[in-house]
Amino acid sequence: MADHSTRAAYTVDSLLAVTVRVFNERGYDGTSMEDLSRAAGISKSSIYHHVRGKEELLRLAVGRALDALFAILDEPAATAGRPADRLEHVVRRTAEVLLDELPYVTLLLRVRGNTATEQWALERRRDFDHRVAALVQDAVTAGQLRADVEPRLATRLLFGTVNSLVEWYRPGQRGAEHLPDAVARFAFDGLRAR
Amino acid sequence: MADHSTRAAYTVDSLLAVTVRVFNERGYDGTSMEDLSRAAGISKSSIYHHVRGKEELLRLAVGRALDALFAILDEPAATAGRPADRLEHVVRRTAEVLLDELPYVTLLLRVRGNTATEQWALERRRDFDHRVAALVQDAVTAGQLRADVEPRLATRLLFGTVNSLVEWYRPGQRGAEHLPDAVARFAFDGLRAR
DNA sequence: GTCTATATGTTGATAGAC
DNA sequence: GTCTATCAACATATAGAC
Repeated sequence: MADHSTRAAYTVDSLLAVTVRVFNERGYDGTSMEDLSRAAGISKSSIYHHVRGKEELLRLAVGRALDALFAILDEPAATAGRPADRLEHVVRRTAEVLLDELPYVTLLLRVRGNTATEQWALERRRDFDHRVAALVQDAVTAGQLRADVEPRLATRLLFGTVNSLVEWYRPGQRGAEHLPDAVARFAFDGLRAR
Repeated sequence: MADHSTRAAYTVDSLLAVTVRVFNERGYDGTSMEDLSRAAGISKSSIYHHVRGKEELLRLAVGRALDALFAILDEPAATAGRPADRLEHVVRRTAEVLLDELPYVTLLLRVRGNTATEQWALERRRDFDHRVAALVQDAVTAGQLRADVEPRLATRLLFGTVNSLVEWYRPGQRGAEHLPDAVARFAFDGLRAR
């Protein structure tokens, strides 16, 4: 073996996993390179061997989340069928991806726009939202969603509901496999008893 | 007149209004006292004349949001009547308060927990959530909400939906007066056409 | 109530050895 | 691939004049 210690050397990916955890705990701006070095167990300058700086770590993390979300829109069930069914598929899958890639999506949803990287992330998020809004519009036009629903508002409330999972879900929590279904039922059928 | 310039002197409240706007634009950690001084048009040390420091500005801002939210729970319509009606009232009023006190509530919802002040804010938020969760439980027990709804999950999705308004609503936006109603319909009746 | 000047600590990033 | 040592810039906060 060629390694000089007991712990395997970091790769960009394994360093990213540690980084994203700390970013989510303390916030991106509230996290110093010193915080990251302590959490990773290596020195600050060692981090700079893997990445150009703090902002690159953010870019890699939110890029991973965005790629996973956009992939949903290309799935067969999102591109063919009744508009309402396609929309419901996207909502369920968005919730699933959010849970699968929880720390990365959490970080994405907290990005504010201070730096160029953050603005790029916000732009891609808006693009994703617009593509879902078009799906909502189609479903309303087809008479499959309530007629009094304003498509843009409905899209925003949908994402508000789905995205709020990052506020409280913690990995391994009981009943995770039923969450995407519960979210879809909430959004499409509501809480009220009939 | 006793003032020495054209602009009225700052009070804690008027300084807070400027501060909260900047905190929401750049994030609390991303905002420096220099940023605040530039936005307020006075020097850094003048800010310290009004408050002890940056963290006190945060405490005053989120305290205002929390007081407004807790006041809802004491309103007559929240303390008497059918559980489902009381819950629906709280949801509508939470949306209203959120829109009325938008910058303060926005800041509250973004608090992470790095400092003692932030932990205090998170604790009061949890307390508010628990009191609403009890209302949801009552409504489920009374058979007024779907039986397959887990009360804690329902509460979280409710707040996720309402709180998401801060992500996109901007003051003066068209149709604001219908928003609390639209949110309540979404949450209780869902999007699907019947 | 506001200012200029400054103290004191922390930050992101680099140099260069091993 | 990791380290120690260091830097310039920027942070929060204070002192003291007007």
